[in-house]
Amino acid sequence: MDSVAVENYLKSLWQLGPEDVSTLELAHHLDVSPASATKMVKRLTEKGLVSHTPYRGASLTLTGEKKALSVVRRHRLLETFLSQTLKLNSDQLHDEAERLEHALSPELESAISDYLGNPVRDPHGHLIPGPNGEILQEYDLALTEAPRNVVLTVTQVPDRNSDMLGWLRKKKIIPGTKLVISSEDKFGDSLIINLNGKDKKISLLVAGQVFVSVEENI
Amino acid sequence: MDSVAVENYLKSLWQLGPEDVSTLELAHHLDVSPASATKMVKRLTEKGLVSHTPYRGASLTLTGEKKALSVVRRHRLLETFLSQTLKLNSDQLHDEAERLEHALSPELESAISDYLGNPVRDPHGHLIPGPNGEILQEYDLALTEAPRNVVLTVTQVPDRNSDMLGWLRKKKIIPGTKLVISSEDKFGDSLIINLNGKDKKISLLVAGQVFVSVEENI
DNA sequence: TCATTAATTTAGCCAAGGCTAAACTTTTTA
DNA sequence: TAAAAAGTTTAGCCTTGGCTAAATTAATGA
Repeated sequence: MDSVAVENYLKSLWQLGPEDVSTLELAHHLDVSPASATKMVKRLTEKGLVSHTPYRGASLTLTGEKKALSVVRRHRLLETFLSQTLKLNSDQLHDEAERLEHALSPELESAISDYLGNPVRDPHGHLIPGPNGEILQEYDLALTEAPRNVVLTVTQVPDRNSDMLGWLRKKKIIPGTKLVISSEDKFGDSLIINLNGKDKKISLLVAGQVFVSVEENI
Repeated sequence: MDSVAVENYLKSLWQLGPEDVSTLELAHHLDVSPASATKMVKRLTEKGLVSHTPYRGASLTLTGEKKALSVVRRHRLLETFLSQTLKLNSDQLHDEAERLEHALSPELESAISDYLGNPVRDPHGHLIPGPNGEILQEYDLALTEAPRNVVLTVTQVPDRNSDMLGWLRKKKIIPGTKLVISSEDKFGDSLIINLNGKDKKISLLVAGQVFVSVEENI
């Protein structure tokens, strides 16, 4: 079994990847010193989980990615499970899953998945990797990249920035919401979207964090 | 926050106490070497959680007991929660709770407790300590100590010996079962109990692990 | 009671995963 | 294209929580 620290490094590399992740970025993400990150990256490289080019950055090997996806799976299953049983708010949900994900046995993981009907998306709309690390092809696009004047379905909202989440929730932009991008703001720093017949403005900063799909069913 | 190791030492001392626990017993219970146990006991003593007389044994201070009860509360709430949502068997239940108990935040603990209606007993009939370490006075008696020819309600069965648990379950001796002790076996090594009109024999070894109450409601 | 045995503690080692300070690359900028 | 700045790595230290081997204390039995 991998330690909590190892699992967190792998998860961070996955979240920040798939390109090479710099030591500084990794260290910031995990809230450790760059020296600690270097040391751990070296250890993970020796274990065959990470490939590291000194002074260039690190990325996951196939083995490392599989382990990272297992952590992500556990995290997203837990978020789904906790949101369906207890009624926690999004902020809490993420923090609790962050702690519990490292203490979830394969048996409990699969019991939870069965209980939930083996879901493919968590409450934020994020895809849940399969038990062997299979991840469905992600056809979602950032709102900034999506086609105009087409009905889009919101599939993902950010799960870490709770200010933004609250703002989005107030505007009723949650996974499942149908909307259309009608135009760009003249200054180019925001989009005008139409939602239930009402026009709303959304900054490019936020729009880059909201993912949508053109498919019918999510 | 206390580490997983510290929480486990406190929990073990509580389970093996309240009298002084020998280093050897503690070490066996935690599956570590006696030397490791000595070292940790010294650390806990410095932290004011344990009081230790060298060569005599160790026991929890009031502060230590409070922390131990917090671990026990989390464990029992988790067992209750997991058994009510997912349908796990008793063996699994215990193991999973053992892992997760250390990763449960106060917020999630209280959310789970609320969800369950702030229960007082877990599925084994064990009392769940309150959020501040209050534990209801234990009026339960071991079956070996209980009065004869009186209707008793089973309140607790062992949670760690799954062989015994299986045997008890087959005999329908589970929390909530009503029974009467009708007599002792002539050789004094077992009890004859009457359950639903049927006489059954139960060894003193097992009877000492089954707790009953004379109250009506558990 | 005194020697043997059993339990406990001490001493010293190790790995993981942090840290800071110093050294070394790479990138940027004058 | 050098010098300064920024990023990375190395060196060396610390704490936690294990371990074994050796020393010490307590308990037992002849």
